[in-house]
Amino acid sequence: MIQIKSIVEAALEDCKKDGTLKLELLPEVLLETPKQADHGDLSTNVAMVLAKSEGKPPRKIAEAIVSHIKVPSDVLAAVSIAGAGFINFKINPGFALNTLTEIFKQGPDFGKSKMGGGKKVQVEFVSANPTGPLHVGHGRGAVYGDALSRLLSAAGYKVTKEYYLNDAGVQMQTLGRSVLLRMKELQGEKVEFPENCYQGAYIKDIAAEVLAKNKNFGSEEEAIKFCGDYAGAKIHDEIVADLKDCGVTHDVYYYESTLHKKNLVADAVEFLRKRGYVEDREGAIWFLSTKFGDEKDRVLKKSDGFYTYFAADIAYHKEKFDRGFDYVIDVWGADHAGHVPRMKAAIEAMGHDPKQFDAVLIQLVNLMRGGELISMSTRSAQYETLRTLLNEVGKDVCRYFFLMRSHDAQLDFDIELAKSQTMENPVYYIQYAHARIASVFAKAHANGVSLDYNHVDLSLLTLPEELAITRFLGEYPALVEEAAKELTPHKISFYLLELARRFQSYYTKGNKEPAYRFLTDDPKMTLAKCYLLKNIQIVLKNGLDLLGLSAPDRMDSQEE
RNA sequence: GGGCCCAUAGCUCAGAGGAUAGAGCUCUUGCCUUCUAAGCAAGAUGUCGCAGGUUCGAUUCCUGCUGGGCCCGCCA
Repeated sequence: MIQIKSIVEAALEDCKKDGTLKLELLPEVLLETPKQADHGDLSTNVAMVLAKSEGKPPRKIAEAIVSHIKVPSDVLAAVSIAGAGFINFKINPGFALNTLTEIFKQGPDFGKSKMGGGKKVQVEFVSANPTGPLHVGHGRGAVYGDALSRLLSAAGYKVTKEYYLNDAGVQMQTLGRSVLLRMKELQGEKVEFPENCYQGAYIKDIAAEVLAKNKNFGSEEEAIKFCGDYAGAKIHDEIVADLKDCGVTHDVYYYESTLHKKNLVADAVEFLRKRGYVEDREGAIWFLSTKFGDEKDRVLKKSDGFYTYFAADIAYHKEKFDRGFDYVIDVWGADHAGHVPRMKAAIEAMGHDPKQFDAVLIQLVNLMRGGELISMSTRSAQYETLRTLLNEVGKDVCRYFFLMRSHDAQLDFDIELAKSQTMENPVYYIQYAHARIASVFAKAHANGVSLDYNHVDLSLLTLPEELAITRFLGEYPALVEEAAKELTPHKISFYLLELARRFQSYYTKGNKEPAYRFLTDDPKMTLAKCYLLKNIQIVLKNGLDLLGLSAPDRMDSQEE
């Protein structure tokens, strides 16, 4: 791929030198794999891009370029001009097959790149308040953030996964009060349970636990504080456990209370004031976010003397950059969309390049069962917890479903489909491909075939599917870079599905056509076929790893 | 009312400034003495929401409209 690109670039240089083309500035040569296989292995549209600046028809330009390319060569088998001015390349099979050597050599590192140049990236995700269990929406954000982190690491960034823990302020008090009230209820007291208190059944369980401790509180305030702290810690532990069962972990838990203790919130406000973006008005302190395109200014410190959540968040983001991150990504639920402009404004006001910050919005999840929407009302809270979902469908399925859609499209998560073992549930299909390959190796081993990949004759791989799959494998590293750049891990899901599909089709042909069987009477042929399989397996495994999915060597039937 | 996201096959969704717009499900028909049938092959379906604009070329980019979702507090 890179070789082809430089061949075209060299041809362009030559055109310029001998005056065939003006080429005031050299265009970027973009290569793509044509959808139509008979168009060639690779194609470029440079000639069409140049049509305007050169003032010549695209086909004429294409002819000029092609006349400066040497064919056939080690790399190229043929070059042709087609359509409006596409230049199509046929790659020498022998050259294309070198991809396999490359994949095999790199193994688990195949697909990794240095694109990120070791830049420090922080991905902040989940950051759910410790006031109740995670729901499926959190789950989607969690799995997305985790997969994105893996993706960025693979692309050469140094990634820190962080969870911002909102352990200060009103809500912890509300949590404490909720628990205390339930305790009183359990002691037979008749209490009015306010609507703004946490309604979930888990509050009652915690209340019972606290009661069992037989604590004596000096004051109601002290009781609320204790209950809030106790419940917060307990709920947070459960959140961490839920995440872990989802394969999601964080490197850093950052506590909001730390910001207050270190006076960082006040510092951040003063920092902004010094830069001229803060004003005192109506007894409150305001951030002039409208200077950066926000629709209105935002309060940092309320007239009651307390800082807003936003002020703390600014302090937190200041802290992120102070800690030396080059690039900060926040993964938020779509309901926080309105917060993006003000956060961007704050980042800019603090003197950072807005390009160093991205807020990714995760659209909501509709939980379904057999085509029926499960109501998201608070009453049915237990149906929408991540925990129940995990218990019902398992980690891999759960992760894959969250990662098989673009994050900015709403997701229908049908539990019945997720439990099925058909193509409606592609995670099994992909894992099956990996397992099938393992199974072939096991069979080879049982037959006493030794697979020494040091001396493989690649020229034995001549079937069209073998060349096509090899080419497809070769696209994987560019895909990883693209997905990392675009923050779109779902592209990996689609790639894996396509790879699995190509493999399954190739595999099944062996049922009918001996030429397609892997384990043959000819040891050299067997070795070459298995080498290809090994490489397919490596890429499947690497991709599954990126998504945090297991790559099993066998599929254990889940039939009852 | 304003902002953000979405609109592509009957359903769930990919795709992308370029060649004949894809996949799965569904429906029909075949394929297990062979390396796992959680599989494969073949066949069907499209006004890429509507209207303009930019472009050699738009389903893709821009504007407006329509429909659906989310948001719009000195809450967190």
